[in-house]
Amino acid sequence: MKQKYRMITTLRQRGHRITPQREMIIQAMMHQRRHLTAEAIFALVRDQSEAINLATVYRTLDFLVREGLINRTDLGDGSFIYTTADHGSHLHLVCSNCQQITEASYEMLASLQHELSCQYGFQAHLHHLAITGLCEHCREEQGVSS
Amino acid sequence: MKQKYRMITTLRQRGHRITPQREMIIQAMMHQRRHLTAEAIFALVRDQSEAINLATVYRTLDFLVREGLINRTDLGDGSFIYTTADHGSHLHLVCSNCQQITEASYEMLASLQHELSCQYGFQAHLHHLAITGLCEHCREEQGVSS
DNA sequence: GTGTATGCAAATTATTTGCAATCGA
DNA sequence: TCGATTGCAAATAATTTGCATACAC
Repeated sequence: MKQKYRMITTLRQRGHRITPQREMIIQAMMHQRRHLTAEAIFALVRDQSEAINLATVYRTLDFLVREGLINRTDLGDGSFIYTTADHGSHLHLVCSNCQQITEASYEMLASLQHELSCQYGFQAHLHHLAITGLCEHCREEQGVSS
Repeated sequence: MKQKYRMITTLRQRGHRITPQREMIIQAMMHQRRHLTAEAIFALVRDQSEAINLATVYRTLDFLVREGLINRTDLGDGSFIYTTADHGSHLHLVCSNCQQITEASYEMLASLQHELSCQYGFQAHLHHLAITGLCEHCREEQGVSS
């Protein structure tokens, strides 16, 4: 319940204000340490206090992304998830059938990143890329083919 | 101007109706052979005829995707582009600075796809993946660091 | 003729914004 | 104190839907 999160100290050091709303949002994110949608974060915080507004959640998430403390990842269908930046880089595998998200090692992208840089001069931002497909479970269940 | 597109024949064979609207949308897509947004397709068609409605464009694009004749790719910011399926699979490199889209060879993804399948049992759908980053031009212009 | 496809306008969903009130440093 | 931050409600943006009409086959 105290300010045991470095993220809060960091923000304070940078001269930003720590409001109860920001504190609750950060707390919810750090506690879950997962891929959360804005709506999910709102629900989590709402759960512990009425003093929160969805607009504030969006503004705060946007703010934290700008501060580089959290990441925003496009899930591939136009929706987004947020993850704590210190959570490390991950490759999100989104199942188009059951919507479940698996986290794969970021290392898988190393060679791709290198190739894109060499062949196209393109500096890919892959910190939190999401790839759509069929997870192991649904793959077995759905089709035998492929 | 009155070209015969295989796509139209295919649809007819499958028992679907060919309306002037569908014809115009298909024509616009085949003629451009590019990554187009729904809005862009609407503008192109609107340009040659008033007899088109944005809702129809969305419905038709959705229909063509379901029929497997075109692809829809998430650009990474919640917006989408459509490409003709016979255009082949491509890796879209979206510059977060200048918004320009470069198409990279699909082969770059082969090993990634293989690895994901082996290590996670995940069958990735990468036909039209989009990756965000900095293009060669903006990379040079923007920062020396990288 | 029959049922699919379209137009139009209203609904939806997710997110953003204006502005007055509030509150942290 | 005083400007950064919030709440609220209204504004957006992109896409979808209901329903009556139009038209492809």
